[in-house]
Amino acid sequence: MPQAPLPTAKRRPKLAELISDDIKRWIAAESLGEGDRLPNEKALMELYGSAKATVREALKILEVEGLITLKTGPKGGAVINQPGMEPASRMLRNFLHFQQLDGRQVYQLRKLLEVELAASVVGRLTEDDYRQLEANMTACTCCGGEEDHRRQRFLELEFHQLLARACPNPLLAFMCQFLNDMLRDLVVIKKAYVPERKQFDHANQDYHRQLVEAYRADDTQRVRRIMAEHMADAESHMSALEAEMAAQMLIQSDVLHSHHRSKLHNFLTDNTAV
Amino acid sequence: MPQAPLPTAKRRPKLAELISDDIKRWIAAESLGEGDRLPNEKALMELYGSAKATVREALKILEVEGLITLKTGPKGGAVINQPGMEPASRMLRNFLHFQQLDGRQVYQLRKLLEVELAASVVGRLTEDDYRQLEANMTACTCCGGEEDHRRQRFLELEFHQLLARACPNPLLAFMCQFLNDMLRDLVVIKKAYVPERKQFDHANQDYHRQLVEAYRADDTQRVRRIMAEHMADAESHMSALEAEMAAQMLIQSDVLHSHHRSKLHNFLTDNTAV
DNA sequence: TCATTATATTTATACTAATAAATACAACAA
DNA sequence: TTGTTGTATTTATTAGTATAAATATAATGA
Repeated sequence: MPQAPLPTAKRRPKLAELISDDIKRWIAAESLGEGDRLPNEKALMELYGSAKATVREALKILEVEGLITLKTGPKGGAVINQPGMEPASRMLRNFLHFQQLDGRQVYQLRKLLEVELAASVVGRLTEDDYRQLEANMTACTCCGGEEDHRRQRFLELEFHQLLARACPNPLLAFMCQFLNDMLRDLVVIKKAYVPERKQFDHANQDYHRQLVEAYRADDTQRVRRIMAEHMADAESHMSALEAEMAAQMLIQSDVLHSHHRSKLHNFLTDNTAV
Repeated sequence: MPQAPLPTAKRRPKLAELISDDIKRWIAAESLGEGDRLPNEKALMELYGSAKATVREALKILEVEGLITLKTGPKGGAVINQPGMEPASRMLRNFLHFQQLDGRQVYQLRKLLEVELAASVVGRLTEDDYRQLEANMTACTCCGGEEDHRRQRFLELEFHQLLARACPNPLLAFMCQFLNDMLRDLVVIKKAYVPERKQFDHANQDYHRQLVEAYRADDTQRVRRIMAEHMADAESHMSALEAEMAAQMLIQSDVLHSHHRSKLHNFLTDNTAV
């Protein structure tokens, strides 16, 4: 048999990985968090008997994973940083970049999760939350202007992000925020300008208004029903960005620079003979 | 005002990050995948006019993100690797390690997602899938032995993983598999030995059997109903591992070595004067 | 001819050393 | 007190060298 090199083959773990795992184990064992500091690079070099570059690679791993941030100067160094969702979100996007994913599939989840999330925040909204929601809605109604449909869509998604932040279940909150982020970036890429856009915007605003009312009444059933309708309605307006997700998934926040062609690209296309 | 150093402050992006972003942009633009190779380190050094260590750090970022794998030897180098779920899963665990998360919250999602997933694979199971499901079930009934409750639990979760692999929605599949992985690792840590364990195992086996029947009949409604009952039942047996999730979230697969104390720990506790 | 072994080449991996950049903190001057 | 400047500390980056791993290819043996 050709002995297929299956990817699960346990390749020799690199030194830097061992070190980063060791540090992780330390963080877990001591249950450290937010602000606690690691020894500086020199100390780590001596401790692990490794060279600077190796220690740096280990720290780089932890930095990419969002567990530490590295700063220069006195009081700098590696400080433990309880990671936000960005690293997880980024990796999930990397993963999805290579899968085929369309709007229908996103809404298959959104229809379930946004409803559950909406219900889970009933009775948990502070006056400040209400203030922010109201502010968002007035901003929505205001900018019903000419070409600002994009901004409109941003605000509509921000409404849902506000709810997600109040969700007591961190996993549910993560998933909903991830879906919202994905939709937000899709709007940037393909400007979803459907003709009956105005009508859609108006419907969204109405749903949001009804939701806040239901929240104020602490009526979980009504919240569920309205959010379910809202999502079903939104899905029906998704036709614009049906396909072509997962295309620009890798470069997320880099919308401003996405017109830059990579050096690699320029290099490899100039020298036609590769 | 004290000018709080908010974490969103755009710190000067490090050179290595710029390079890795550039490479990402290249991958996205050329829509490369699986097996395509990057130039070797020396070429990248020249291209970006940077030192070896810097290029290495950039490659390290991409490696941690699962986008490339580095190999030595001829035909080695950096090859593009369409990432599986492991990196995303790992980051999500890092994130959750610092949140408080309990079994109830996990099942809040599982009750929704497993049902949706179960329904989504109706009519998509191949004969080979059925074979694997049957094999799993017989393995379950067989090892109802003495102390192998853990293995029993593993197999029960593996049943759900098999379904997830057949799911056409990659996002839904990811989320369910993530939840299963988390539950699996929890079993390893806290051996969930409840007294009426045997009864629970038997109930699970019965649900699985009924599910396969419903799948063979292509009866989506029945699949939904059975899976919903299955999840509700499983949740009611979750009391054993109520709390104490998110504790050992960082070191995932390292169960075998978790008794090792980190070098850092030994170092810092020996020298009492830190 | 075929399989096995040795060798050479390519490549990442790891180490050493030194300079540059950034920042906190203290010392100083107005 | 306030603002500036210097200095020490720490990472960031560069440069070069050496080692180890993996593979293709040539050499060897049956």
